[in-house]
Amino acid sequence: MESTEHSGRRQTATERRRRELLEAAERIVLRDGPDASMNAIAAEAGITKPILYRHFGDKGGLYRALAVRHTDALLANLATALDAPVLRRDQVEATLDAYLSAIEARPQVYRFLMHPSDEDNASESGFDVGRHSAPLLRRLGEELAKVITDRLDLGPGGELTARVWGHGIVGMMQHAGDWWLRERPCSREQLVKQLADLLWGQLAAVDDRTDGPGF
Amino acid sequence: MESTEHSGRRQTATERRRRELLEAAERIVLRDGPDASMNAIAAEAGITKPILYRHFGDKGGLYRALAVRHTDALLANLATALDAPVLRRDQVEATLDAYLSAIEARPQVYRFLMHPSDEDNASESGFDVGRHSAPLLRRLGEELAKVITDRLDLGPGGELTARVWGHGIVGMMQHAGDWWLRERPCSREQLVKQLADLLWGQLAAVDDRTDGPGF
DNA sequence: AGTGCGGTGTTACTAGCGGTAACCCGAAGT
DNA sequence: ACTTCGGGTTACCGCTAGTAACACCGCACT
Repeated sequence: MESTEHSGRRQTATERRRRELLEAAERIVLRDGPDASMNAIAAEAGITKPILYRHFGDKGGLYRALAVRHTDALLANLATALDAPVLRRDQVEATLDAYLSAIEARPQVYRFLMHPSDEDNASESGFDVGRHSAPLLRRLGEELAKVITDRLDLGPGGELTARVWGHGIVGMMQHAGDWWLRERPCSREQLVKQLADLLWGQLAAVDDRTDGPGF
Repeated sequence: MESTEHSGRRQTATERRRRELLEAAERIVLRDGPDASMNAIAAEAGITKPILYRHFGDKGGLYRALAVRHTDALLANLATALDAPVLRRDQVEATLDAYLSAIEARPQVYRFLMHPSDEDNASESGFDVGRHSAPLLRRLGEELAKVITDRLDLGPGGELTARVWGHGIVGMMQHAGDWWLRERPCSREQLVKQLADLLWGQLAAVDDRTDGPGF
């Protein structure tokens, strides 16, 4: 039927439009940071609000669409880092570095995803929050849990352990990265090394000051 | 002078009022979750918006006031957990447990502090974000870093290491706790044990599946 | 031909938010 | 008496997310 073929063409057309809109949204997010408004995005795309809402439902929908985009890209990066050799120091460091490189490369997008309504204006901090971070980070955590389950032999109850560790490690990475991005207290390599050390049990290894020697 | 004494009395009076307002705010936050509005808080306190603004400047000020309250309380709890014996398993577990108990006891307040504008409504998620979490978690991270610096002998560059670890551990705790609070996949004790294991280097210890034996 | 229909787009609006200016009133100070 | 001052109010601004209602255009069908 021509109607189906036509609808197929229409489909691709609207999808292309959708992607154009997303690119416009991304541009304005890059510019305005996390407080990008629907009006501004629509203006950037050369249209007006209601079509945005037709395409994405509500602001959450638009956010989610943007988020899955970046989350997918980030997950792909991390996957290549994770799929390299075995789960040894080098691999952990590579994974950490992949994440940190990503957030370092596009801090604005990162802030939008994590802290949707932040502003870096000095003393004035408005303050509403973004909850988008949760889905992204949860996906990361689950993904990491899968890798851990696949790679390590954790014995009985290992799935739970893997999930706890996955989410824990992701949280560690995210929060340390957030802090580092704000204060820039050291180079990325140093940060990666310190975090890997932490994961590698140095906290247990260095031991107490009065109890025993450092190393 | 009576004027100074009077001003002193006034001072305490306004501070008492302030605390009353904060308690009202807390009540409504407990009820309405993270999307508590200034109107609602003012109504709960039996007054109207502008006085709230006279006391706290802007919504951020009110939030900060609430946040320092809970942060102080939480930090006090954690401090007692941290100041017990030495930095050994038991202490780490006690600290983790203290944090998790706190967020378990008052999830609403916790959500307000961390994800200011969340809603657990199923498919519909409105979504603005809150950035308040940052100060709270940053304080926690720095505090933990201090403790680590005090307790452990990290050699040269130890301060940086301690800060990285402090923020990393806080992030791990926070995010794993967030996930756990949502999914409740296990008991608190189990979670604490798994996280302590992770910090204790089990990730390095269990080793790869093809490479070597578990332990 | 013409007639409907799905798509894109607009203007104009609502409801509610954070935040503020202007005013009001009762109690202290001189 | 008269002023000043702090707690309190009404009424507003500007903004946001989100929504009708309407206009237009191209295509298909009869």
